Amino acid sequence: MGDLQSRTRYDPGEAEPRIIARWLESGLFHPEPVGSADENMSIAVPPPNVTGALHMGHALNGAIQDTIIRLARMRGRRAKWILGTDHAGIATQRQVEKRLEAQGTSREEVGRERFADAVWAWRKEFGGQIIEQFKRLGASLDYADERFTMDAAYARAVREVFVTLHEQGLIYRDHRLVNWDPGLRTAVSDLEVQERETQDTLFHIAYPLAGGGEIVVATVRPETMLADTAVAVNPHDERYAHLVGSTATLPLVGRELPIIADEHVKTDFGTGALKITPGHDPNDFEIGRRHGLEELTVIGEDGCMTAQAGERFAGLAVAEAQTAVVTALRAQGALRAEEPYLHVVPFSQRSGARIEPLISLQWFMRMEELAGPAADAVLDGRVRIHPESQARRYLAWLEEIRPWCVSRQLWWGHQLPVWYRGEDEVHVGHEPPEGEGWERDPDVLDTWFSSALWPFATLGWPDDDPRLRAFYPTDVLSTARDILFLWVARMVMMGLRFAGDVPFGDVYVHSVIQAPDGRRMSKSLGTGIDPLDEIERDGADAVRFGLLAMSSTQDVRYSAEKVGQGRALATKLFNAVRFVLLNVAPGVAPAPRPTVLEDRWILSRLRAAKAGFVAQVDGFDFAKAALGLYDFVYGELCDWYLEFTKGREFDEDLSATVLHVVQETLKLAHPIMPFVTEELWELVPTGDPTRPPLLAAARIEPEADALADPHAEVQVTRVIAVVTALRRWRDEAGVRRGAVLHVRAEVVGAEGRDVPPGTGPTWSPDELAPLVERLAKVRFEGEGEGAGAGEGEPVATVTADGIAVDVLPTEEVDAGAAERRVAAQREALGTEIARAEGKLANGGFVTKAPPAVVEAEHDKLARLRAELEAL
RNA sequence: GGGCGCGUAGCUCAGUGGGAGAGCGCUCGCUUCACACGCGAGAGGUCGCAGGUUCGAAACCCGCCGCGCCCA
Repeated sequence: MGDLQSRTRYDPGEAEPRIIARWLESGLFHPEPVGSADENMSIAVPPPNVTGALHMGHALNGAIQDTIIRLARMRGRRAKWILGTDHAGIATQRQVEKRLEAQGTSREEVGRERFADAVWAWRKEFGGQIIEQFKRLGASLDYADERFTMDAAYARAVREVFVTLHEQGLIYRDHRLVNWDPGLRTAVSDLEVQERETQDTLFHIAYPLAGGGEIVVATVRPETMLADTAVAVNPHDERYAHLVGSTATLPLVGRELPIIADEHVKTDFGTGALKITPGHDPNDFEIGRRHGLEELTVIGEDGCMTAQAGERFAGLAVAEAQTAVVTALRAQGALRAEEPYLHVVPFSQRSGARIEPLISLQWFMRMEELAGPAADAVLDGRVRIHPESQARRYLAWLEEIRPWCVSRQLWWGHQLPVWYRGEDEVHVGHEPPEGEGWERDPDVLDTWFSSALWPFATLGWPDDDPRLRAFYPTDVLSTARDILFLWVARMVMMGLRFAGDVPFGDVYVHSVIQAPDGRRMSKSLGTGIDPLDEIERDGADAVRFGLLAMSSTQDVRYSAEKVGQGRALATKLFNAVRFVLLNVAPGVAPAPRPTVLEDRWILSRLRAAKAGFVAQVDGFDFAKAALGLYDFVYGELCDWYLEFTKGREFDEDLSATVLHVVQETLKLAHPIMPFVTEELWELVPTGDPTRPPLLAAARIEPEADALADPHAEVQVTRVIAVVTALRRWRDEAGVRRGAVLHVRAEVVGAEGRDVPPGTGPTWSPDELAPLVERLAKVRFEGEGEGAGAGEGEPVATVTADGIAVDVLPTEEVDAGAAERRVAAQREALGTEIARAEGKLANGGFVTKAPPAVVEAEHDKLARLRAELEAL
């Protein structure tokens, strides 16, 4: 890093690539698969889409996981952070389709096989992008063992699970309602559906009753009435109770519809009567299955009306059919009302098309028997979800679980291991069946099917792989909130069923980073902030620190200031080390060798900072861990301790102590800010020939309990209060910066009260006075110590924390300003005294508050009164 | 409609029963022998509103207002 003398700034852009290279060469991130999962530590990264680029969510989650895994490694555990990418069925297929289109061809034209080749070629060319971006973040993933959900070994695991679940009757083929994307002509998962508010029209339609009269239903989709098979009312709705069991006639079609009672129907929506279309509405589908209704389909996979819609409407697009149906109803006089209606409508995230719920022959997974054990794992604490409130969402989802449509009409993905011959013969297996005339199912599995196997399929399952023994179950899963069910719950199910244990012990659901204005961060809104731009500008350490520091609650706004705080901290660490190295005696090894109060103080504070940091990371409180680190480095180490050392001779004891504090601070900061700390590490001299050359491989141990020193903490806190008060007084009294004031100090606050030894106000000239002298530019005069510049009556008194400091006459003081300052202090003390007196005069307080609190209030009042007296 | 979360300094956020805090911004002063991406000092808040519990409420409870997310 060049000559320390000449540089005052750490340059992340220059240092980071070098440091990444050293880490990767070291092999430190690629642990041997030995030992058991109990003793080892592992995290499976949520696999980013192979098409993806690093966004803020990745960056935050990367910082979180890396902090956890680096700390574990430094605590001596064999730690593996499992790396890989997801084949991302639809997203990847779309990318490659666009590329083909740009080349003037299409998926259909090149055919399935050549299309697959094109995808693999695309992946080879662009698929590594996000992995390289993780490196820039400093993420200590196991880059030597990268997995891809479409690799042959992974595909075998997928087939194994599919075949086994089919044998066990949990995977089956059925006609059910799915989210159909008419644009892409495939079923899509719930995750790929986005609900948007849409302005529609609510039509009220009269259905004639068999016994005369009519029943009016309300719908935004009149065109689906052609597939109605019932009218439903709420069983408690007295208006319609007498009609349940009779029939109504479907206008335009003439079909007789049973009138049924179902709890789902809301009495206050529309007229309280609901047309039931099991073939084209998810709720109606459920009602239909409950009541055994017929399921008719009038809309086809192309988004146009089918022959079953009747000659008048067949072939029309849905929107045209709606107009035609409304016109026909109006002509019949069956239309009772039309009103504007704002509601949420599902759209395909992939194509933008409005989702058409369709009944389709698909492969499904029965979820009920899988959901029970997955819920139990959370209920009995084998899987702990943080923050806890998220566990309720997880459990709620499992309770309402529905069959999972696992087939997709795509070309990119795990093709179903299913073959058909004729109408009736079905073969499910690893290999194609013997004999002639079999055809393989063209569909592929939902990408989440393979993602659900991630924590064990990446480790070599179903083979008896040493990696599986060494690293499964993993320790922590850190992930975004929106895939808690779609992914996390399914991993728990599959882990329990196939790998014999839960896939992870802790699930951490991290914050969502919003745009600075509070909107969602998204490319399409133009609100996205590219973490790589931020890394480019401020360095990876700064971005990591900033993201962690801002991630306190479930939704937080992106704060460039927090990143700036991280950058400042990196620079601060650099300069603190620079200061220490320019001062310490040569050839001294780091070791705690305190000789004076402030040494004992910083060692005590270091010990607390380390313990706090580790506890906060273990408790998934990364914001506190990051800000606590900042507070220690700035507020204790640099602002006070290093300043205290400036008047001292750097003998061997002091040098050893300072080096120890710096060395341990670098370790402490490393999990969050790995680059700058690694850069500085090799500069700190070591007396230990076995010390690892890389900080990333160093051991972090708790500081010895013997270093805890409450006495030193109380005394230095007092020094800080006195120094701050004197600096303020100097400033307001117009004292020149360089002038040395002559002062006298006395303890004023401890009379007549018993306080624990070492905690009450003391004023030891040997211990405290030198510190105040150095930092407040004053000189303490002993009582009666001969003539000098500071003789005579004090011109002012400054009080703080039970200490009164008399300022002796000097030409530097602006007497008027000094007097105003004292008056202000008197007033402030008066206010506080009045408040304390008020409290103690309150009988309720004295009798009901805990004695310790009352006692403390007495102490405070005594001290304040003494300080006021001294003024 | 149901669930969850949020409302504290100009901005972004800590603080969850006993003296209102941080970072950034702002004002003033400093080329102090680590750091001007710095140092020192300062100003700035009826803790969303209204009630209740309590000796004591920013914190706990109820209601209201505003904002966000999820589910239907």
